[in-house]
Parts: sequence; structure tokens; C-alpha cells
Amino acid sequence: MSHRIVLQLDEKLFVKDPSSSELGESIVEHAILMLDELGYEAFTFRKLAERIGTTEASVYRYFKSKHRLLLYLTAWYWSWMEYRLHLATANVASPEERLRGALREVTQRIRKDESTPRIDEEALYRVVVADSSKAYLHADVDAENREGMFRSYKRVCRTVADLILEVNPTYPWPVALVSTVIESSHMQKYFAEHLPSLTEVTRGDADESTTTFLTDLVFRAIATPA
Amino acid sequence: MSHRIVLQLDEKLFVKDPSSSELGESIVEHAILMLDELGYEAFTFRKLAERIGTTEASVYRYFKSKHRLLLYLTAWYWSWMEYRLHLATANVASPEERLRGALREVTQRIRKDESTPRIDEEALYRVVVADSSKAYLHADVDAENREGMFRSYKRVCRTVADLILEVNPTYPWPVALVSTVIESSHMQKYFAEHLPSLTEVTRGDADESTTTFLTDLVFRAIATPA
DNA sequence: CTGACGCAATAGTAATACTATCGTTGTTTG
DNA sequence: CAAACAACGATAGTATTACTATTGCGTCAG
Repeated sequence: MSHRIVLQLDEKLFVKDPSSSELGESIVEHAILMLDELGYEAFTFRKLAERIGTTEASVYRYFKSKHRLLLYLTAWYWSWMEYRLHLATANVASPEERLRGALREVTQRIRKDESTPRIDEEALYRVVVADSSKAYLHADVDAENREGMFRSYKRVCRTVADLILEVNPTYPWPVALVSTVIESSHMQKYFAEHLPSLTEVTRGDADESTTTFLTDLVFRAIATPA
Repeated sequence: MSHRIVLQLDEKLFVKDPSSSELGESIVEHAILMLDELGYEAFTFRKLAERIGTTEASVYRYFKSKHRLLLYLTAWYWSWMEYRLHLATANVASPEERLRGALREVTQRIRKDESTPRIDEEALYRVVVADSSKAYLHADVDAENREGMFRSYKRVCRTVADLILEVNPTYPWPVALVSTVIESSHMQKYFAEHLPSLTEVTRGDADESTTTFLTDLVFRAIATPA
């Protein structure tokens, strides 16, 4: 039995909720595909509107700017991750294994999921890898942060950091370690694809080797000297 | 006795070598300051030309695009880092201490240096922190990589990775660890400033605490179980 | 029946990245 | 000393961008 999941995102992320209409869902669906194909810089509302047979103005009724659309998609990704983290850590007795499972979730790419039929998770993951840092490496970070645009990302980091503290309550930099690991997992895959001399991760098994590298890193970092 | 240092950068980074003329040096000098003030997106050649009393067309005689100018500045930064790494590791007997010194260099911000009078290193460092990833998170990475635009960054990673291998020749991911640490050092400082809940690093002692966090991380990661 | 809503259609603005051309310097070189 | 040239300023112009404003039409619920 499969359910369709609709994530409830902060209202400030959009002008009009894209999950409230066919056009809105179509905008999100094709925005992901086109961002993946073109990259953030070359992607425009005009091209998107052309592709889905609507007008630029109609896209602006849902998202007030290209940057806000990127914020929406990354927030969607991190909310989805929160849900997955929940599943991955529920009913796992050992703190070590809970942490291990959580690290696997945040460092592996997402696979296609039936419960979100309009979202191509694999494409979205590539967009997150290549462009999500542009959501905060931006002149308006402070204002957007005050508006709560990054809450889901922060909650994910906080959640995993708490799992670290369950394993070792004295580790001094749990959140810094998690943000390092999450961003590194994106980077290593991007490097494997485009700048292979910057990593030992290879295109073929990018997912498994990234998870192995970073899981090893975390457990060594937080190990208490026996 | 202080010397003036002129770094020799790959010719493909510019149209006309900015170190070959007063105007060229002025372009680089003020580009750094304005990128720091405005951020990459809001920075334009028109604004730069206005500020230094020249024309847009004259700036284009030195750099064929805004993106190439960013590539030039990051390449300058990493070439400068190569030189500093050399100084920091020369005449240090212990491999551990060489690695420790190298990690300090790559994770700390650069201070003002007399040997480069036209470059504001502190401003350049902030530009590197906020914008250097945009140099490669870009649709043209592959072509630009083939042209050798990222060589100095790669050499820095390779150099520090080799120091890791001197301490532990069996560590399987030396380059991945170094690229992780370098990018994390930028990120943690950016987070400390703009998204403080994503790190334990604080604005006040961002440099020392970042170096402490990442040095600890590296030495634990590469430690061989006694 | 009506009025609110969703959307298409059209038009337009200011700014952006970038190119092209031409003339005036000041400096080198034969 | 004159010719040649490179460096630069001045001006103009293009295509595209992100974004705004307004109008009108069909649908569907009250």
C-alpha cells in the first residue's frame, strides 16, 4: 500500500502554494528537470513557461523569483530528508546504528519514490548537489534566514547532531561535523563527476564510497579513546 | 627586507595579463574590494569601471567575463597558498608537524601581507569563502577544467594529501579528506557569520576554533589504531 | 446570475553581459 | 625625427535577463 505524500512547507517559500493546483505541480515538476538539464544560471522562467505551455507571468504567480524557487526546492528536499531520517532511525535500539543509518540517508542519493509521483528525486538530488549551496551563498542570506527559509536544513543538521551526542555526549562540534559531512557528500560526488583529481570517490560507486568515507570519518572523529 | 611578489598565473585565465599594467592592477585591486562589498551576483564590470574611472570595454580587455575574473582571483589565492604552504612546511622535521602547519595555513584566513601591496588579502579571503565554489559549481566546469583553470587548487589539495600520506601511508581517502577540510573551513566561517545554528564555530574566534575542529578531525581520521 | 478565481496574453522596464568601432594618446623603433 | 604600434577612452549598440502591470476570458460555486 503506497501513500502519496505532500510535504507542508513554510508559506513564505512561495507566493501561491504549488501543491494547490495542477499548474503549480507542473511548475515544480519541470523546474526540477530543467534545473538538472541546464544548471541554475541558464535556467529561466521564460524557458520553463515555454516548456509547460504557460506564461512567465503565471510562473511568477507561484514563485516571486528564481532564487525563491531554488529555496523552495531545497526546503522540499530537506523536509523529505527529515521524514526519511525519522523512518531510518525509528525502532533501532543502538545509538551507533541509529547514527550509521542517519549518515547513510544524508550521504546517499535519493532514489525514485512512488509516494511523490510528480517529483523526479534523482534529478532533484543532482540539483541539490550542484546548486543548493547557492541558496545560502547569496547577498540576501541574512534576510532570508530571518524569514525562516533554511529551517528544514537546520532541523536535519540538529537531528543528526543529536544522534552524535547520543553516541558521544562530550564531542564538542557535533553540528559543525554534520554540516561538514552533508556538504562534503555533495561535493565529493560533484568532484567525482567534474574534477576527479580532488577526490578518491569514483563515478562508478560514488554513493557507496562517499558513505564509507564519511561514516568512517564521523565514527573516528567522535570515538572516545579507549 | 621585503620583496614584492608577482605570481605567474596561467595565461588562459586572462585576456591580457593584469600584472602588466597599472590599469590591470587597479582592476584586480578594486574587483576584490567590490566583490567583497557587493557579492558576486551584484558585482558588475560597469560598476567596477565607474569606480576606477575607466570603461567597461577596458575591463573586458583584461578579462573576457565576470566568471573568468572570479577564476583568476581564486587561482591567485591558491597560487599564493602554494607559496605559503612551501614556507610553512620547509625545515620542519616531523611529518606530523608539517601536516599540522599545512592545515593551519589552509584553514586560517590570510592576513595582510606587505609583499602584495595592491591585494587586500583579508577581503580576498572573504571573497574566496563566499564565492569561490561558484568558480566550479558552473555549467562550464568541464570545459574550464580541460583548459587548466583549476590547476592551482588541485596542486594545493595534492600537496596536503601527500603530507597526510607521510603520516599514514595507508589512509585510503587523503585527497577527499583535504578537499573536505578546505571547503569546510570556508563553510564554517560563513555559517558562523550568517547561519550560526549550523556550526559551533563562533564569530569571535572563528579562525582558531575552525582550525582546532578540523585539525582534530584530520588527525583522528588518519590515526592508526594503536 | 454573479462574482471570485485561475490563468493566458500582451506589453513593457531597467539592468545585465558582452561586442564593435574609432580616435587619441604616449612610447618604442627604425 | 617620423612611422608604427599598443594602450586606452569614448560611444554606441545587441540580445537576454529578471521582473511588473494590466486586461480579459472561461469556469464553477453560492
